Amino acid sequence: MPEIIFWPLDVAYTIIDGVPYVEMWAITDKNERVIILDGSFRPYFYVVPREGADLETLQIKIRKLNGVKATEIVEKSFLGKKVKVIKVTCLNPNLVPNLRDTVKKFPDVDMYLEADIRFYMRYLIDNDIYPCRWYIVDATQLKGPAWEKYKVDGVYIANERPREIKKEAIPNVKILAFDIETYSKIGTPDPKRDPIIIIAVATSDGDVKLFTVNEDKDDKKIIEEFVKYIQEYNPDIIVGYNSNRFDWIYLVERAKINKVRLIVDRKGGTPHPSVYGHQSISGRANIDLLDYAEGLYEVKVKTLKNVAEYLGVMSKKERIIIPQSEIADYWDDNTKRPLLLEYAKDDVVSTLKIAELALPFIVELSRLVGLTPDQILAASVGFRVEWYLMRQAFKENELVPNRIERAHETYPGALVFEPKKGLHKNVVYMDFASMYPSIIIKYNIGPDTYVPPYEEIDRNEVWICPEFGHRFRKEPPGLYKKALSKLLSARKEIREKMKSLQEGSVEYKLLNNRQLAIKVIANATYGYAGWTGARWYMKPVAEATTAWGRQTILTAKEIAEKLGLKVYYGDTDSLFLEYDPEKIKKFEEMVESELGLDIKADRIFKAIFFTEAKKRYAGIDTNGLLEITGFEVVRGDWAEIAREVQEEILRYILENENVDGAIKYVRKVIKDLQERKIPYDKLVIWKTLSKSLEEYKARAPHITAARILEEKGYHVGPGAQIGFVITKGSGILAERAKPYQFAKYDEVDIDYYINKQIIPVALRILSAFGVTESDLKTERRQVSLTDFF
DNA sequence: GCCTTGAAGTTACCG
DNA sequence: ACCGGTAACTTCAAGGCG
Repeated sequence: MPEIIFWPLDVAYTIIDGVPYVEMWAITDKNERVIILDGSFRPYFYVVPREGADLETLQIKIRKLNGVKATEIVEKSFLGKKVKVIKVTCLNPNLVPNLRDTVKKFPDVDMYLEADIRFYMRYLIDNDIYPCRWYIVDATQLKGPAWEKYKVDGVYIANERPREIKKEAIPNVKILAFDIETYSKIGTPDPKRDPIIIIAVATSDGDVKLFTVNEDKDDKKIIEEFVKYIQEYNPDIIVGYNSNRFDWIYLVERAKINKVRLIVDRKGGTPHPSVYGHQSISGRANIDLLDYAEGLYEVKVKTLKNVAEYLGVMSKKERIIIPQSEIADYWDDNTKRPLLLEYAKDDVVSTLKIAELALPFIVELSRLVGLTPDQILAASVGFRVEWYLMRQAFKENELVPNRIERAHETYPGALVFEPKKGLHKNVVYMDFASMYPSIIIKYNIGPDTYVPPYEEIDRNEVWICPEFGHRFRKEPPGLYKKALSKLLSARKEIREKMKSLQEGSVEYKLLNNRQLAIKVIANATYGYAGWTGARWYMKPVAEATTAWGRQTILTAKEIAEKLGLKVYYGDTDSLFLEYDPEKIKKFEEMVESELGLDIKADRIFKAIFFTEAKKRYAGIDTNGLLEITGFEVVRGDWAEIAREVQEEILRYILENENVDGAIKYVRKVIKDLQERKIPYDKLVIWKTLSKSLEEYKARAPHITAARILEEKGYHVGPGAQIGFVITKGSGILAERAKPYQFAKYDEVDIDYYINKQIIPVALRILSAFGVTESDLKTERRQVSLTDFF
């Protein structure tokens, strides 16, 4: 019988003759696309009996229910306690919700568990199968017309459960990027009104194609062409930018209007909404790269152009930029239409390039967490951590708690020390390696190791946290400890191995993405533990973690002081110390011996600047690299010109201590502003809406701008980034804000930009050197500051 | 009626 | 739909002063 070596890409299930079959869409080592069906698995859930209930009787009673295939009394552990529960196996997945509700009403039943885990995920977890890893299975090919409708090279039925094999390389995936342009004269395009005029596609095999409508703007034809193209190219991965919230929704709607069947999957179906708010396309991975961009916090305004520019796949200079509102005009104008086509092509090509760049990371995250590549980016960080934990729990025979709704609870967090303001020389930045994960591991913190106050226990058997006195069993290791130990040691091992590899080699990059994926999950675990929506949430767990964190950084600070090291600043797990190599070495040793945690020198600053404000500093390191943290420079909600000015000032100060130069520079910018020599784009202020417009109580500039957009027919909801400028006039700012698309440079209130953008960011830095507002605004200097230092 | 002050509302950052 | 700590802005109402 043939053995198939495969790499699962998408997983679902299907019912054949009343039997549920898990459907693994995969790529084989022979570069074939296959479906592996496994009908040997059934859904199940657990029933926790009430205290004193007779398990045998209860089991028999449950077994008699319609739809129950089998019951079994099993020993599991639940939040650290051994429990006997009844495993209820059902005939098929859609019977589970009713059965669990029925059983819940039995007087002897306390609760059910794990009844909300999707059938195909259940299969993956129980068989330790991860998407994007390699497996081998003995399977038989299914022949006949029924299987030929699938867009694959073969459909197989597994004769056994797949086994993982050691194989690393990502198979040769076929990627298709697409992007649509619509003909909309006003506001947000409306699929009921506005046809699609261009569908652009680009593939990883190098094909770029534009499907365009004729003069009648009848998009039926191009949608059909697009569908045909997808079917013929048969991609494994389809990518778009904002495609889950826009392109797919639009296409589905236009297809419906035009009575076109949008068959783009491998099964004869259309895109359909799925668990994490994304669109699912059976047999393929549909990935929205906007979800990837959400993780690129350096990119403030998440347009495709900005992301492409940031990732270096296509610079803004080499591409045509057309405002969304002008697309229809470009289409109508015969001389401009070629530019629009060029624009559409640039968009789809950059989308493809971003996908190629992001894919190795997406694959690593998917194979670590166990969600499919289309789900992994769409799922929020909390759910990614949770799926990782659920996999670990299964391996440890731990039951997964139900998701319950809890009101938000607060608890104290990290310590931030008062910075020593001014410019300092020779400062070392030190931080604890993975502080919260290390603390959780060290003190075995977790909901399953927690000992409640009423429980008596020998104090030698528990770790007791500072401030609150929460107690955690030293043994056995809890779920968090086990999961985090595994993550940290795996990451350490990978980073060790990377040292022996050529930077830039295929293997190096693969391992780098792997360690990054691990880092993301490990770093989010503490946050997960304090999230009231988490299955494994428990307030004392979060409280204890930060309490030990505070103790840790405070102790480290005291050790530094005892050694006579100046402490300039510190936040959560870091300290900025005077750089005295010998004392620093001693400091590292003492911290290690007193706390059992690693603190190490990360970077040495030739000069570093603090104001009185916490969480804000700027320094220049021994490599001449500028580091700017917290200041307006790194904030997306200041005009670009203000950010640029502040960065330049910091350069003057940190590189040459040139206060006079900085002052002259600011005056020059103010003059340029007054002469309107500064590009309009640099005056735009961006803010993100956090809720729908009706929910706002306050008046504020960005809200006004958003309301104007809404009036003009744009849909602006939570998450929308609003770009606005402040115009001249007499009222409050909120009355003078206008969306940047609808304001003229002439109307812009230059005084606002000088007084409320440039001056404040400049003084934030320069006032530490005695510079005043009038120094920046007038040509006269009251006192020379050259000798300030 | 004008000016100051502080609270409330809001956003985006740090680690 | 991951945490708390923090800076900073705009608006607005209350309080002080005359």
